[in-house]
Amino acid sequence: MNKINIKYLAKELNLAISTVSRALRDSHEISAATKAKVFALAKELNYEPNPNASGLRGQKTKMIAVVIPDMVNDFFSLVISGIEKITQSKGYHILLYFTHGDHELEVSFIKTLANGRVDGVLLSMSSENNNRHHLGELEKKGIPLVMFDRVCDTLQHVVKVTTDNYESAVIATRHLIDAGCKKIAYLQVHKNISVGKIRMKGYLDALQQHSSQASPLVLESANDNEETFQFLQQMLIKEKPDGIFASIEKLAVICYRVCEKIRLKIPEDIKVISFSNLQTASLLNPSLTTITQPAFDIGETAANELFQLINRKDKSVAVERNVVLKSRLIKGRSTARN
Amino acid sequence: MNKINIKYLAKELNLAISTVSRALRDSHEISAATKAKVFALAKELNYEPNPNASGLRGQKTKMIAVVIPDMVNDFFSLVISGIEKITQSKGYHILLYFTHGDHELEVSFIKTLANGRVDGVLLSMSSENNNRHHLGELEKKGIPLVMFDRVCDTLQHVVKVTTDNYESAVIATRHLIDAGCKKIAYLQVHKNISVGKIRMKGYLDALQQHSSQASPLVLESANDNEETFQFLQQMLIKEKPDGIFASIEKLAVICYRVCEKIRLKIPEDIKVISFSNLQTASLLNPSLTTITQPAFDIGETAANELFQLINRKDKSVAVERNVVLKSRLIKGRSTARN
DNA sequence: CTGTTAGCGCATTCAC
DNA sequence: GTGAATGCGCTAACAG
Repeated sequence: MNKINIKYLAKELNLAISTVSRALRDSHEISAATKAKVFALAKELNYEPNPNASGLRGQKTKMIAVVIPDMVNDFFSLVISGIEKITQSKGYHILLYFTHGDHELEVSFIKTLANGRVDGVLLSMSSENNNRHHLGELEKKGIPLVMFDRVCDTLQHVVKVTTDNYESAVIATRHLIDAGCKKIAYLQVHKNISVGKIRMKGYLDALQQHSSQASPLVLESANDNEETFQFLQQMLIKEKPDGIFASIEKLAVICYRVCEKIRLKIPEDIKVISFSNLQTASLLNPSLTTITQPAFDIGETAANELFQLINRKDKSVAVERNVVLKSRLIKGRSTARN
Repeated sequence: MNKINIKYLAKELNLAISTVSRALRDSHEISAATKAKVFALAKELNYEPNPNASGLRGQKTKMIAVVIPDMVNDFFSLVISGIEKITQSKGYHILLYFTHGDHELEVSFIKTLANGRVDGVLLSMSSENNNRHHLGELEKKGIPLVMFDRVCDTLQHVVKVTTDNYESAVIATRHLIDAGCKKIAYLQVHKNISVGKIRMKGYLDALQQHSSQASPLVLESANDNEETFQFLQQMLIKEKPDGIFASIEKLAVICYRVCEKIRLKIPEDIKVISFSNLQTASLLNPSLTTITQPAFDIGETAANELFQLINRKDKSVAVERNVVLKSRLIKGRSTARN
């Protein structure tokens, strides 16, 4: 098993190493004939340049890191698909890291990445309002960073790609109000997620400004699906809302099941709208209206922003930019039974 | 912005480069005092070894590649989560590639990987019964390979991790037969996926051996969900099966919706069992029985197998092993309304 | 216990 | 147009 490197190619062709190197990079100072010979042999032997060597030499790795909390929901799967599309087209490689919501792990990843392992970093934070000192490390080393979805509000001089969580929550709530709902409940995830809070603020503000509803009605999901099911059932029976706004799709699915059990027809008896990335909920019931985040777009956009940073000439000037992508409201059918 | 490398550390501490290097690797031939000094400064300056340099030197990259078709279904998300757990614990990094079912892309990825970019490769094939010449390239370069889920049956001397698709399909079908179903339909994905074929074979064999059902009843899904919905509805009305075996979860969800529309109660009127990775279907209806693939386990197992190959001493002997993981049958509740 | 040296594979500068 | 030499940062063999 002989190692195929430019040295080997050079020896085979009776050329100097540097000549082979230049030929492979299609340098204009190499004759066409020589280039042809080199290319031919390289192809025949399946030569691939050693990435460590060229990385070490050129301070370029052709790799970017993607750091996300995890992959349990389809949102990040879609984001990564978008990232992959761009990365692939640029001839780059993706290094993938999961923080599992652990800030320490995030810090440790970023530190490791800060020494020339990658040309750039795409980050969705493990948790918000944390120490963000570690991100400065990247900047110090001149490694571009783009944050997406779970961004750090207080951090300046960084490119951020997010969605209009507040606005779309307002739109969703207004959608129910405009449809005639007088009592709208908001199904909230129990965790302390800022995205959820922002959405709830949209719900609250829309309610206050556009509805006569006396007070908001918020239900936090329990740890367990079955428990959430029970809570929701109690709430629906006791409070009798005529509109439901679910902050995530899973809650809409549970809600759907409760409605079925207690014989509430959607959308005749109660209207439901939900944030959603996958189409399970709407597949389940085409009458369900969804607010769909452009997850794939977020990935594409974030990756494109990162490559702009990687390729720009003057790295000394910090770039700050906020890209906000719009969610789409996909209306369900007007009757439950198609 | 001064570059922090061992050379810089050495100069600062008035030590030789090699001493610093050894100290950082905690070599036993360095005095405790020196080690302490080196560690202190390294930590202070946030020193991280340059991976290209150590990779080039030691022919180790601390990276593995994961090559999968895509991420659109949750199966591969779960697999990756399992891989990540192991990879993380070994201090390794994951390079992620999507083939999008394109065999040419798979070949191109593997070729690129074959030149020292990674220490090992985890592969789920883009499509089956294809040219597998490119995999020989990895072997030639001594880069270990572990295949999972979509493996190449005809390829010898390779470690493969799969699930018991045939057996679990038999079990699923028998489950319906034992529950008293006399006419069981199989919902098949329209694509030419071998996993789907294997499952159908399990259905057919179980039917033939254990049921008095005159002939099998197979429905292929259409391109479009709504179309599939219509087809399925027609089939249920016309054929009146009392059991449904769905090869993927999405089909079970659609089936569920059809049943609801034409007022068939699950499981009283019709029993449904489905392959599933996520819990959407069973969340939807706790009476649904599912065959759950151990997706996370597949990831863990495949990664563990790969690291065994990476770390073993004698790389000259080819290893062949087939690890088959068992799917779990999760019984739904006996009544639809809880 | 510590220092000197060579070389991993490649790209680039300088010679010719 | 081509060849020879240098160094990217690190590790390991060899000295002392």
